[in-house]
Amino acid sequence: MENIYSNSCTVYPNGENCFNALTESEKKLIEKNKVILTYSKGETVCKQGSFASHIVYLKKGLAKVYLEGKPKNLILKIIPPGNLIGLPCIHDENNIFLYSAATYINSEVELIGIDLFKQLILQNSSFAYRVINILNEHAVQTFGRFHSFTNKQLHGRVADTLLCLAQRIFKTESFNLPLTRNDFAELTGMSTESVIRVMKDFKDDGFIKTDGKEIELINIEMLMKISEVG
Amino acid sequence: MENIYSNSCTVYPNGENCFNALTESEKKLIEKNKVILTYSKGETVCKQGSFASHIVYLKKGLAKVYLEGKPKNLILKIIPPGNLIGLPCIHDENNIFLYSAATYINSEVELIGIDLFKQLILQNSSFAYRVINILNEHAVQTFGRFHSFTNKQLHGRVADTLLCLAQRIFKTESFNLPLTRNDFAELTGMSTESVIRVMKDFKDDGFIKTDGKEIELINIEMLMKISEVG
DNA sequence: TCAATAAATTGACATGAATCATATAAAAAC
DNA sequence: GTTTTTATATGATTCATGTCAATTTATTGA
Repeated sequence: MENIYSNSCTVYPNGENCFNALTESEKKLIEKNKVILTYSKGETVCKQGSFASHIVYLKKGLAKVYLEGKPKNLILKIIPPGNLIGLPCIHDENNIFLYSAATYINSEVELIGIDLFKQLILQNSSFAYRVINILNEHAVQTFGRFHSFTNKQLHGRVADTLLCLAQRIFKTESFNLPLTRNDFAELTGMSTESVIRVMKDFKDDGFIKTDGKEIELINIEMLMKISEVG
Repeated sequence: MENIYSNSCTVYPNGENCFNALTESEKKLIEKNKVILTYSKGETVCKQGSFASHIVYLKKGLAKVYLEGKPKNLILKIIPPGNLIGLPCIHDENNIFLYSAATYINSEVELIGIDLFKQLILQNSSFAYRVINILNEHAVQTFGRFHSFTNKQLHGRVADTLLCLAQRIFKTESFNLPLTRNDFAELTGMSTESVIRVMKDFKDDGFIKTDGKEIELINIEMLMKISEVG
């Protein structure tokens, strides 16, 4: 009986992929027209407000999707491989990137022209249906994150994020986090100092072990409880 | 040059409606199968976590869509007439309402069976495309609200909400708000006392006039500036 | 019409979390 | 290998906003 709104830092990895709904010829069309790019760590993949000529498929790597903000950015989600970036900018006329995206590590992406993408939606309703499914999964994730940010306090948010990283991104309780404490603070929506303090608390209480960027979750039960309570 | 992320309490009223993309016979199919209901003020229209057998079209009235939370709920948006409630619960298998909705005033809704709605998506890709458009408009709104809640402080959020009410809901600078200060506090995500204090500040500064539930925006420019700055 | 309840208001206080200042440790550059 | 820069860590302070308590005003119901 897990809360649909826990683990709010990324979408649930259901393995489903909208491209499976395409016909062979449609798949080939994408293959022919896609552009493959590589990005180094830290590069901007798409820029909020700019013209969105394409949808981005993250093939390898790890990225953050965020709203640009004056004092600080707001990370909407992190993107593990196998996910699309930029779906929400599909809109009748002005296709503008609604958010920015940047890589945490060296990454490989495929660009799919937005006009082609739209065309496929209009000619293949099964594909459209799958796109709707994906958009709704992202909506759940966004709602969960929104809830987490507004109702939970520091310890809850850090616990939530650690669990999400372990369960949804790295799929193991012990992982090497390619983020600075500063990045991690941005991800949890708090100050760097607070992240460090909370991590120290968790360490002192024996809930986690850390060694630089190596993080190991020891007491998952407890972290889940902290994440729930807030 | 307006920020796409201002006025975050409801979606932009673009007049477009996904049902326009339906054929006559499909429209008739909906007409035949829809259920019309009336709700009094304060009633729950849909309940987070319950089985979603239908999509809700708000014909008349005003409603809030919110996540249920332990200490307090989180309002995701308010819904003026002409909008759909429950779109994000369209999902392959488990169609569960992802949020609750309740009316602010007496309202009239039409229920459209979710299986019919799914069927229409699968058989009419133009309809599906329009649904995608709507979902993305809601995504923009959610992002904006998320941003507003996490980056702006009290005065900014109240200004934002007042502007949104005037511009997007009531479409006039002087309106009667059918919400208690408590409701308004919930809508802005702050305590009742804080709402009252901020409103008093705005009143003292001559930015608004209030008389009970009557609210008039006097200095829109200034409110916009406050909303932007946070 | 008056009591009873609910809503609005105001001030005093508590607290979570950011900010600032400073120190240490690690990584990068030369 | 030493300097310079960047990241991590910790304590003191400040600030925004919620909570609590008390009062006034409005609304509802008998």
